[in-house]
Amino acid sequence: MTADSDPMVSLSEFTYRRGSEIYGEKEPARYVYQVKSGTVRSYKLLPDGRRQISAFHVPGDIFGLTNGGIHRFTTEAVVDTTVRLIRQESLEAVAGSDGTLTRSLLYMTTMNLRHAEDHMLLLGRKTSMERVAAFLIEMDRRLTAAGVLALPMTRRDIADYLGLTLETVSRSLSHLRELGILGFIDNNQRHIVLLDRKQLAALDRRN
Amino acid sequence: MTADSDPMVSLSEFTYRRGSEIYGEKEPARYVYQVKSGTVRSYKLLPDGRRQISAFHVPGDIFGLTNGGIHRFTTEAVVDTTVRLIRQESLEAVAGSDGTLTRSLLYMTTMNLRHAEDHMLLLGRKTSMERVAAFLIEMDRRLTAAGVLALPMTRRDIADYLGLTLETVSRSLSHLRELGILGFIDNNQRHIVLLDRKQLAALDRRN
DNA sequence: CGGGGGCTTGAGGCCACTCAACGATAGTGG
DNA sequence: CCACTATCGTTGAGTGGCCTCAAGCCCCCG
Repeated sequence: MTADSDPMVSLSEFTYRRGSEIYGEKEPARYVYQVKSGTVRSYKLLPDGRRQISAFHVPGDIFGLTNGGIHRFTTEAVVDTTVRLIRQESLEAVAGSDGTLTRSLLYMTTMNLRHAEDHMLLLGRKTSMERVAAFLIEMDRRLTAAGVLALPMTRRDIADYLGLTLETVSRSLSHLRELGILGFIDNNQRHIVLLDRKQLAALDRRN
Repeated sequence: MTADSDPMVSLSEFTYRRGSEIYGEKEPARYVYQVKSGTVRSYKLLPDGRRQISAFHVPGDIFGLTNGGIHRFTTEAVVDTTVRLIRQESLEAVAGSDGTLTRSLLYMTTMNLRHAEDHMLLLGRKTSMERVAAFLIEMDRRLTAAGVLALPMTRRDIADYLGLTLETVSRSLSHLRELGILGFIDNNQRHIVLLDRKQLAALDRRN
């Protein structure tokens, strides 16, 4: 499911600095994006500032698809991030003549929906330990290199993804370290070694 | 399991009794359904029985779309419910030759995704009062007739939809009644009058 | 009429939150 | 190169919102 397989669509690149906004909620959706390097967070805000991050997008991921013109999330670069982008219109033009593209849009939307469905279960019914364990397993699957899980996001980002506070996330990670299930690398608290994936999976009660 | 009728025609009807299962999670998806009358709940379970209801389907709603063959939820009739059903295969056959159908599948999937995204914000970040207010507003929009909100589901169903306990839902409703924002009809605690939709909307902090 | 499911309400407990202090690190400007 | 500051993370103490456990009522239904 790569966006660059079609020579008819024009691709360009753009780099966003850490913390900068890529697009805002309710903005018209001009582009569809694919992360080339870096990480993106996608979130909604309540009027008083409470934030729910719905997803992190890592290299290879496509985001910004709306099928209807208006973005439903704000997205920001978690770290310096380079994206490929394509005009939404040119996608629609191709979709009009080619059912294959529409079907791959359907496939991608379905994948997003599956993730959201699983995340609803996590947010509605899991304990803090189960949430953090599920998060580590997800990130391990999606971005581990060389046996080390190098998290690009802060504890606050993790908390807002998991529906917790940053303190609770920190305490859960400390507890997992005390249990010997994970370890930190050097003094960088975002570099994590998963010492016992079996036990970690057992702490999450599903998948 | 009463679903083992074998309709020879691609479009037929079936009635499920209150509480009976329509299909189970991880079952192959044979049919797509549309609610003709009644209400359906769609949920996931954790191994220890914790339940997260992702959606209620009311008359007119289509459910059971998977775009991949395996159901991701269990669905049950909340009350006696009649559904129309169509073989998934016949959909796929038509989708192969007609891009219009694929696009309407994409549209429906996108609607489901939007609902899930909004629900993640509710589950991750809203208070119990905000959740219950949001629930009443949603149900008012989707199934109110004659000024009375006739809820088909139990307090436990509502709780499992909102990520709360049934006691918390009950207390929240009682509190809303004390505030004069809603009232019960007769002695039926599932028939609710929304006396002040403005105040109700204000208690939910979004939409 | 008895049984069971559904709803409400109260009392108490606990898990996650709030508030706070502190250390470590990275970025900035003199 | 060194303060200086801001950001990030951890940890502790105490609180509180929601959960747990329990009792009781009502209604439906067999």
